[in-house]
Amino acid sequence: MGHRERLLAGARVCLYERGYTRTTARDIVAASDTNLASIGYHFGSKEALLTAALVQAFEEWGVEIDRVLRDGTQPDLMDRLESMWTGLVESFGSHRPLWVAGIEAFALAEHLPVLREQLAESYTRARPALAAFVLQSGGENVTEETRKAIGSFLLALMIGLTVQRLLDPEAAPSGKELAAALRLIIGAVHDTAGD
Amino acid sequence: MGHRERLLAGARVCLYERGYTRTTARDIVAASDTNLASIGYHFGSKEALLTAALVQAFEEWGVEIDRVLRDGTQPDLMDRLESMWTGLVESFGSHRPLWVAGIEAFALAEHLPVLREQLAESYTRARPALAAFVLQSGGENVTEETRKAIGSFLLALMIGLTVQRLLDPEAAPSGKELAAALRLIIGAVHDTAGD
DNA sequence: ACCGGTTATATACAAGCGTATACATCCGGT
DNA sequence: ACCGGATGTATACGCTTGTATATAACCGGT
Repeated sequence: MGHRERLLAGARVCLYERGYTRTTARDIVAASDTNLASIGYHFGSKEALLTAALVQAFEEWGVEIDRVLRDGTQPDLMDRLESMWTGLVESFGSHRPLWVAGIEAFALAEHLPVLREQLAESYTRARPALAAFVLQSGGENVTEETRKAIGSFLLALMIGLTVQRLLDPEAAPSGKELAAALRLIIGAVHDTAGD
Repeated sequence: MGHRERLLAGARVCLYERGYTRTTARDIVAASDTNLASIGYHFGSKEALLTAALVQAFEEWGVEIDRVLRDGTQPDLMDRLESMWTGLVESFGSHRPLWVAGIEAFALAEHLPVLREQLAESYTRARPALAAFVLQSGGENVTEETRKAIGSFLLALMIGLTVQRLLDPEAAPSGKELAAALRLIIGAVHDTAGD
């Protein structure tokens, strides 16, 4: 394995353990068993290396989501949603650093255009996938727009669930609670709607 | 105005303009028209000052949310939700740096326990408030638990909406789209439920 | 008027940072 | 065997960082 790959791997480790902004060039060198100069040689700068590593991490993040989504095969939509959210929560437990890095990426995107585009593009791809998860059966006749809207809705829930979980695991909702909340809101909508 | 207040104000400006991690002690001094040594004198360290400023900013953030929530007075829940989300989106436009700082706080919380507790506590207070927003009429007989679940659900949507808006304003959903998505999901739940 | 604390300021310092430079090593093609 | 580009490495440079120090200014109480 060349130093280029070692650096990327080391940077990923640092990303998970220390976070983007706290990682120094020397940290990466230590984690990858290489040397300072190789960063400049292979990536031009520390920043470029770290960004490349973050993009890699983010792809892994997408894989993790796909995995969670694939588990939901129940015919009942509510069951499917609940199992999806439960799966996410489980993933937070087993892949915490990955999700933390994902959240840090949100903040970094404000100052790193490359990363921002990566995230935006990633979410643009995620929305239809999430919509398909809902419309699994017989949702062929919905417009592209509504498909996007549903995807955005689920994406928002997912992001919000992630943030709450990582900030305060005690208080954050479980998948079951989220499903219960949705059920209750559905009921409340019907009660106040003029029918 | 003493230097203590000037420093806090300057730090807030830097927080909005440069973000937490990018702000240096000298940036704050420049923004507050003070001097390097006063940071140490009044706050002990740059970190302490910046955290204090972030907590201040976060309180402002809470005020902004309250403002948005107070606008929703429609009797129909769906209308209320839509106007709440629309209000949020409008706030992103007029108070962008504030929301960006809020997101950066998510990432920072991982390494700053003080901030993390502040955020956690803040959300613990936000959840019942959000639930009350939904249960506005006749929700007196729901348990504390479901109240929390509903609050978590709405909080998640809010956070997710924020992140999407700030990452990719083009693709992010509007309040109307979010409401439409919820309506569609409600319909889909009914279709697949065994009734 | 003067004293004593609080507060302000200029400056110095050591440590850590990212990166460039100059040199060594590897390794496939001939 | 040897050349040449690609890759690896040690080191040093200049800069920025946060903070400590030492001195000055302020200001209410007496």
